[in-house]
Amino acid sequence: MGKAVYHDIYLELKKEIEEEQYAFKEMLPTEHALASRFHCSRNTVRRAISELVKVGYVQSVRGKGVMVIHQHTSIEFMFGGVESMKESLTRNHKTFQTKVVHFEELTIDATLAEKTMLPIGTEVFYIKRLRLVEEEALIFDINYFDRKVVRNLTPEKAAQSIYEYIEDELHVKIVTSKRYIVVEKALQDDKKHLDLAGYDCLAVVKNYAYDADGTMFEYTESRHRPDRFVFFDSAQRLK
Amino acid sequence: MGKAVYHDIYLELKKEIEEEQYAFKEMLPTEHALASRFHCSRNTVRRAISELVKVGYVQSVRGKGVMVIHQHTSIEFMFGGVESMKESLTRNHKTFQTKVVHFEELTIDATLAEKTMLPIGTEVFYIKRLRLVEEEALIFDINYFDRKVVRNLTPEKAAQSIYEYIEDELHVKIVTSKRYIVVEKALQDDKKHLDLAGYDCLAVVKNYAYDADGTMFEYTESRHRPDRFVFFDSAQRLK
DNA sequence: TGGTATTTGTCCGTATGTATC
DNA sequence: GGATACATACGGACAAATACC
Repeated sequence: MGKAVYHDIYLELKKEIEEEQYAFKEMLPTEHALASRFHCSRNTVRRAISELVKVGYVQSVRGKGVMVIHQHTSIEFMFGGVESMKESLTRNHKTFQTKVVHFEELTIDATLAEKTMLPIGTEVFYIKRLRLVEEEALIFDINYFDRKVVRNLTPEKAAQSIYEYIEDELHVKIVTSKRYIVVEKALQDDKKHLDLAGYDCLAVVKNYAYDADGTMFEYTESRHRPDRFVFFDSAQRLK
Repeated sequence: MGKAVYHDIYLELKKEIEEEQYAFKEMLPTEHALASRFHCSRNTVRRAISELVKVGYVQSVRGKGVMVIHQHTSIEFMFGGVESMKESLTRNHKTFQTKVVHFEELTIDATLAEKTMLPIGTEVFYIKRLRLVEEEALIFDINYFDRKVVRNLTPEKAAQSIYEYIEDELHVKIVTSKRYIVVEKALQDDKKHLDLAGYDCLAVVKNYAYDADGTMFEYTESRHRPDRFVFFDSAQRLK
């Protein structure tokens, strides 16, 4: 069991939906029934359900109930969603590898400041990494980490999950990250590392990460092979 | 005043942040203070704040407070975000126009069923529309509307907001929509209607809309000029 | 058509936990 | 340790939409 009751209930219901104990278009038990099943209050159940709504597993309608709208047939992995790439890949039993192709310390100048939104003069780790899925290079990652926040980073650590290093070893909490998805023309560097399959452009995810103090300490550009890029998102109409 | 108190408070705080009554990295008043200011419970304030978190305006840290992380300098418009295209454009005082270039009734066959996820045999309106911003064609929209749900649609209505027609006139509630963003090679049709500015591909947003009964009644493909496409998204790390 | 039960949505007040300062 | 501030959880009350008889 984790710390939060509502999160455990969320995970349990999510698992049951994925295992098709509840079919597509089937109603979940009423909130009251779930509350008594999990021995908790209705509010706690409601919170779990609202998490399920956010990830597009169910939708709730007042007076009717909560309906399952998850289709197991659909997508296997969705980069950029709530879960990290590693999580979504292990969930789908894909082998996964990271190759560090560049590792350097540099200082943000005017040009880089505009690109990364990091202040001029910031000392950063400048890292380029290739993300391989099933031996195939799918993503070309370019990171800029503030060295004041992410200290003692090494190429070896960069080959592992940098986020785990940041959170577990440095105890820096990544709170918010803002993402922009755009399409860009392929550069020499992209063509060198990725097989672009006849395309002349890439899907680029620009990620700005903030810590608990509100300081932006990371800018990452994930440059995706266009034919393999999928971003999934579920939205509810707010009334 | 709307119906929900928490939503009004959300809108008010959002407005105050946009007007820079709270600066970047500044703390909001405590939840307790906001509760007494708005004459409501702390729960209601918390709900408003959680809406602000979702749109990337603030981040809250236990023991510290709620910090504003919205930068007014940033993006002007973000298609595909929480707000509709019309909303984001009027917010930025852009002129906006829709041109219906194709309007037809047809029946979903095997090929279309795979593409649209609508069942074979479904009778739909098949519509192609051009979205012009400041006289410039930016998006090429291709819609498939289930005629059992969206009845009596006309080219004239299609030139207006179809969603307003669906919700206000037909009283069909769009509850959930699932979106996928991908990159695709440009087709003849795309080149005919959009100025692709030297690119050979587009950003494509595939939208599947569900009504209150859980029936998918719409599939829309929004084909964006790649050089003008931006999708924004804010995520919080769940602990 | 109408009335009643069901079910989700909103809001409140309180208590307790946990992280920060 | 103590004060402050957000996080979680409970239980209750009423509103609003839906379903059913």
